[in-house]
Amino acid sequence: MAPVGRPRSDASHAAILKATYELLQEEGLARLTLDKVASRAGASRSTLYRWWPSRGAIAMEATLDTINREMSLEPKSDNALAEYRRLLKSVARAMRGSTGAIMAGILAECQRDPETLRLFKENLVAPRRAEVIPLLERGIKDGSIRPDVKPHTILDMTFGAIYHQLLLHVPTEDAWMDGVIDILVHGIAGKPAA
Amino acid sequence: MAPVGRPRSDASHAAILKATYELLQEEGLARLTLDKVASRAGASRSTLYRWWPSRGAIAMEATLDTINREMSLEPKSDNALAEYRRLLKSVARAMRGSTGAIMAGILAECQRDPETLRLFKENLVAPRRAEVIPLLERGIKDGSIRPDVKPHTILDMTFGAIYHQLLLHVPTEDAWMDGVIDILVHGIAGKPAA
DNA sequence: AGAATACGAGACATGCCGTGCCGTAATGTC
DNA sequence: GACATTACGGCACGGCATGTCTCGTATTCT
Repeated sequence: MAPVGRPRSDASHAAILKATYELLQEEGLARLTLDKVASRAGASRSTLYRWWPSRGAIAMEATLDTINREMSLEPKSDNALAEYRRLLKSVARAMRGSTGAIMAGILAECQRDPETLRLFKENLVAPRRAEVIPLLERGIKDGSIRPDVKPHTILDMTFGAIYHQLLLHVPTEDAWMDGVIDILVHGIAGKPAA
Repeated sequence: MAPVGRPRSDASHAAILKATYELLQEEGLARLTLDKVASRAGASRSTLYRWWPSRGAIAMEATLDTINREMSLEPKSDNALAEYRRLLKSVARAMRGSTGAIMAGILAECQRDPETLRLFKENLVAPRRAEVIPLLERGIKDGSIRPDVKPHTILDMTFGAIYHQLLLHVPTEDAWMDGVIDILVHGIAGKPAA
């Protein structure tokens, strides 16, 4: 079952992702062209087309590691609300840098390419939600979150608020995020919120 | 002070906006080209470039009337929270049709053209907020809304949630919107919410 | 009549896309 | 060691949309 023929070049693969990420930081997804990526990576456009179906797919793969790392959540407490607070502030902070601009670019690309939207949901939205939903469900079980709110709706509102700032090019500052968290926590708390 | 020379053709102007709106409904902003607009309107591309700086500007002008009409709010009650509920459901309903898709397209266009973003904020975001902010401030004054929440943050969360669904191509259904409203109202209510 | 401005039509260069073809390189199989 | 197979970089092509320009013509005011 050994694959036959010349194997895929890891060097080229890595160089392409690196070049893509650099260009995304410098000019954003809107101004990214496969030509620029190829020439900076020392690759050829043929190679890009061989492995990725679209510009969005390359940008996604080049950014996924960074985004997933910056948005990671390591639960430290059993208190669902407190933990959720922590997650949101961490996300807001991550979105303040160039990562936020890249995210906005990806969201825009999703509107012109259904495949990119699919990849986005699959590789970014879904895993992130899968990570947080159990936390919220735990909160519902222990009574710290009202039982009649749907975890997914909470997340729609959370990421919605953040996307809103990203798309309108308003920085997600700490004070603003505090206000959002405040409303959310009051809105979902099962008992008089702390 | 009478303007000299041939006056601008109202017929052509109207035809262009009509053609643009039709094409937006049919294919969305992403697939809109000035060529298609011009040929359907029986105009020439020169005329488009003469009067509008960008594709986003044309799309904006062609859609503004419709969007503003569908999102209009006529206060019927003094109860700020009840009135806010009404507004949100009306917006969610409007965003369910082709208007929602057009909005998503405009948001995407804003990411590649700063001028379109400026127009969007100026002609859509600002007036809509100016319409609602007084309502929320009245609610704060009469105690139905907590005094320590900022009206603008409420709106960030509201439109954020809606944008979120639009961008991810999830319909803004009534049941979902009810859940959002529920959390929001609980989150901002000054006294035990109804 | 003449100046000024708008209009439709079309030409042009530019940039990016998506695809295909070439010669070459790197791996496995016989 | 020859051979098939696959990947690679380079290049060229056609297609499409952009933005700018020029042209002849139309409509208005002075």
